[in-house]
Amino acid sequence: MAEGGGAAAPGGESLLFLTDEQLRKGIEAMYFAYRGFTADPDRILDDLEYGRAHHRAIHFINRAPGTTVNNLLHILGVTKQSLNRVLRTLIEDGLVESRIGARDKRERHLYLTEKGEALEAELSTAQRARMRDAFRHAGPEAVAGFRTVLEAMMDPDMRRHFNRLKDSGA
Amino acid sequence: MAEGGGAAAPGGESLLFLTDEQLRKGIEAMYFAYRGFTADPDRILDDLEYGRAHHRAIHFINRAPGTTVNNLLHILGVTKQSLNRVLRTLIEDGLVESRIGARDKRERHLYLTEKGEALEAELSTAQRARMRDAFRHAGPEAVAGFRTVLEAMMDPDMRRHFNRLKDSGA
DNA sequence: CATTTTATGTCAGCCTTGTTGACATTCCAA
DNA sequence: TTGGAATGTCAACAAGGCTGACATAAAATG
Repeated sequence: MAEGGGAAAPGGESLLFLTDEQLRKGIEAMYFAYRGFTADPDRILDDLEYGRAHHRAIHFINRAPGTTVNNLLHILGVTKQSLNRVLRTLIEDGLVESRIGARDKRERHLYLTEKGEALEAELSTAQRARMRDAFRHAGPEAVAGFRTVLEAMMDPDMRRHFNRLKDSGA
Repeated sequence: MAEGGGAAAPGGESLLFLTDEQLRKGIEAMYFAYRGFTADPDRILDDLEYGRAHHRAIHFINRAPGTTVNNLLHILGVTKQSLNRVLRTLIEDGLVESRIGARDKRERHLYLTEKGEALEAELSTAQRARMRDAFRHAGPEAVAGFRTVLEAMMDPDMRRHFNRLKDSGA
């Protein structure tokens, strides 16, 4: 609609695939793929008494051990009350340890316990298995494109967080 | 962990990018990108009294006008009670019309009204704008890879629905 | 024709996970 | 010492999932 139907505009390799129809398919692909993306961990979490919110907390604590509550708040984009409810149960159940900051004693630094790491590994293994199959199926070039498009789709703040995690990990 | 660290195994172009670290980055990319993906429609929906569930219903009714409740149920993967709550408000508000089936009078066929189409267009325009920017930024080859990986990530049932919509649209 | 199955709607109640608002505590910093 | 930042907690609420039970109409099947 906004683009018109034009394709072979001179000098524009970039117009060919941007019809509304192509974009709609991209939108639907995101929707259906995300469902698959979360399906395996969700099944595991259902058996325990945890939800997706617990998974997210566990994931990012594992990726950035010692992160503060405030930092996690920004990464997850939820309210402290919402996160606190999740963290409380994880701490009570002995999956997460909350250590008072050494320099700034107001801060709480979060770590996974062995039990927490065990659950993280279980969830992560399931989710990585699907990602690995998809990556294998699609091939290296497709994977590079996948990553490029996803990164371009993020809000700038989230891209910042994403790249921080990227650097620390590699 | 499951893969080992090996890279240049002979004959395997497919092992190079499948380290756990690469897979974790793929997982995080999906998470952060999906947040961006839903952010713009969510902002619009907040102002009205609708949520993401309404958006999904509107989207797929628009894509497959005349679809039955049952079909929508399968596509969205929710219970009829959950969908019904959403559909009821959309029908009451005059965004969706429910017509009794001609051949099978038990079925309800769903259509967007003009008002419904207007909201669909507003939501879709916002979401497509982000998708378009991301696609432009990434380039055609990246977009192809994006689509390939996402399709490989879907559950088979969802891939079926995805491809049906694809065919009918093109 | 009688019965069963299917498609849909609806009521009630529960859970997770998000929200806002209010308030307490701790402690760094000016 | 006072202000503000980081954190925690209580309460109330809403969206949107879920299950179970039940009603109705119509199709399908015996």
